[in-house]
Amino acid sequence: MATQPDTGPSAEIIADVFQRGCTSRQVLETVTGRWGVLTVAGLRDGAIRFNALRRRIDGVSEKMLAQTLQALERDGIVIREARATLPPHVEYRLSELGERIADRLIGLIEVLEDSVPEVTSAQQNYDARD
Amino acid sequence: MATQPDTGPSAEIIADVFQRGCTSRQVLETVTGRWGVLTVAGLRDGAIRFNALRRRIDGVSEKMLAQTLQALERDGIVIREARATLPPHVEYRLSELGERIADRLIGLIEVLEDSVPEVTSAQQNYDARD
DNA sequence: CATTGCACTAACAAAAAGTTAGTGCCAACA
DNA sequence: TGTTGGCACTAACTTTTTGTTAGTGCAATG
Repeated sequence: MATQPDTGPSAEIIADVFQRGCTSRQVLETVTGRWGVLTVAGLRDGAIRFNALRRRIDGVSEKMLAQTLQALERDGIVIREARATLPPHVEYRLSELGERIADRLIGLIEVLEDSVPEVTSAQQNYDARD
Repeated sequence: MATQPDTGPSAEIIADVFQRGCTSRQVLETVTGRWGVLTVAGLRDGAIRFNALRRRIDGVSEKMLAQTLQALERDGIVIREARATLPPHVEYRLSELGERIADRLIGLIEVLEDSVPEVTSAQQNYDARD
């Protein structure tokens, strides 16, 4: 996925997720981190509040959700909007980049959900062999 | 991502990555685990031997690569072919399911690689604000 | 002889995730 | 009145996962 520089006046920046130091590697690690995919996918239907998102994603803790949203916000994938109220009122939504990423993640999720019978069968074969 | 059962004679199995116990959640965790995405993407161009794949993915250890390939093989995403030789000769390639998954991952990777300037800018803004 | 390549695994250390408790305000309920 | 729940986080500590290092036995090379 490395892009080659143009020989023209505006050279493209080379980005390559396979390279450890590349920013695209870091963003990949944020998006595919422990709760990244489900968090981005959970924002797919529009702005949502913190605890609603948490209830949407079975198994995530407040701590891990907060941490994940922070990292996604820092990378420009998620936008956080807070009101000066008590109790707090915070909404999260996807940026334009976040929407592009979410499209790809939904595609992946659909493939995985459709593949459950194949996977279950494969796991049984693998476990029976070892 | 939950699919509703048909009312017809062949009901669909409900799969939902947002549910902790669902097999699709487990596969998602395998594919998007620490080295899962890069491993599947590294297999995209066809069968490859262990150390060639390791050299392809900057930063992965033999241990983590072996562990990742094992998990992917168990889920039916990767096929491992070993010859009875010394030194060992082992090749890995994607299954049909693995190919479908790789297509989606390549799409994600392309979005992320193209987004490096936006991300860099967003990170600087975020860090300057805090 | 030592080194390299092959594809892993065992033992231990470091890093990340998970669990629990806490913050202060308001509203609802017993 | 006191208690509970809701809100959106964070601190302190525990558990799990990842990373580092050493090891396996054979053949080829310098």
